[in-house]
Amino acid sequence: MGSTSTRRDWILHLDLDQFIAGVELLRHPELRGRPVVVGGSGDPTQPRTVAATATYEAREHGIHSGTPLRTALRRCPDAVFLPTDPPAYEAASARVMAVLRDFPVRVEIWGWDEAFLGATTDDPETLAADLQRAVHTRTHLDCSIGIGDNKHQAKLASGLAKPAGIHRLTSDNWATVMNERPTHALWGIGARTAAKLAALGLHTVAQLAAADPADLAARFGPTNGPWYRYLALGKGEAEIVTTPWIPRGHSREITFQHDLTDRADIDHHLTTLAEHVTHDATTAGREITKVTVKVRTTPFQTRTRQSTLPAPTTDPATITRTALAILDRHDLTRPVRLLGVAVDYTMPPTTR
DNA sequence: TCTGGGGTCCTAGGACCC
DNA sequence: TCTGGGGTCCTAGGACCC
Repeated sequence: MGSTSTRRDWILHLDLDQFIAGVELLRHPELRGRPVVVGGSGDPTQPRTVAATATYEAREHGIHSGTPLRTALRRCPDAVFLPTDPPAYEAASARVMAVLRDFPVRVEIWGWDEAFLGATTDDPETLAADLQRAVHTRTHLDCSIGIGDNKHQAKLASGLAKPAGIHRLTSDNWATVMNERPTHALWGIGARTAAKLAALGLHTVAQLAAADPADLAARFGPTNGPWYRYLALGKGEAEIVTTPWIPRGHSREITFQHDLTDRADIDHHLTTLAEHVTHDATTAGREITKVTVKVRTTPFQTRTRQSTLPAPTTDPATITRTALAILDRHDLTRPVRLLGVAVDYTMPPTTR
């Protein structure tokens, strides 16, 4: 078997199907088959709260991740609403990743429900099927697996494989599968960029692949422009990095159910956020180099102001004082809907 | 559809220095 | 004296992703 196949390197992308909903249905098996919406504290009457995810049954009612819970309730009064439980998702994710590490593959974790795998084999489909079976047996969660020559191809392939399937997208079938799809189908081209490309007459992947890199650079910048064409050609990063990701920064933000107008109130909430972020940084053993304060006012206008610190610090009083000083540079004449504090971390030398 | 929270990277313009 | 360039840092915002 496999006498005509070549043993070579592959990139696999594993994507857990409906991860959050899947974890919740394991805890609440009686809800299987019902429309379930997960988000916020699980109270669908709360304003300014959106769905983190929705089961397929809920999606049939037009409920998706990002749908306001109050809208979801209106569209499907029979839906079950559950609060989000990040520690539970963290734990389930760790169990899945442990399964992957038992295979002879290099594992690069991409968030709770995704991982890229580097494998050397003559039969990636069999490997993928073995992975799916092991994940299901040990965690009762389903996943889709994409097979490619690089991360971009593998990522798109796992999307094509859903639900619970396996799909191979390599340079051999790239043009056949992708050429007539819209540029938005590429990983890294969103609605805004797709619209700008369309304005240049570039609607499909094939059209983008044939575009002049210099024209793209002039329109989108020296890095992004040529990169878009690169994506359209099916190229991408193929290196699996197994060392843990080192975060560049950290942030906390809060949308208030009722707008803040009292300055003392605003100061108080900003102080709490700053203390929270500093505590997170200290827990992670990181130093802070820059502070950004984000303010969203009515009508949904978002502004940021930032300050680079004279020296890296972990001192809560310094961060709080800096955040309050930055807040002074914001226009606070309109009611405040959201406050956020973000910090940049010192990066250790020679990191990627 | 009255619009969350947490990330990453890129760009453009200005300041400042040589 | 009308006027160089390059390099780096900083800031604000845009875009994308899950």
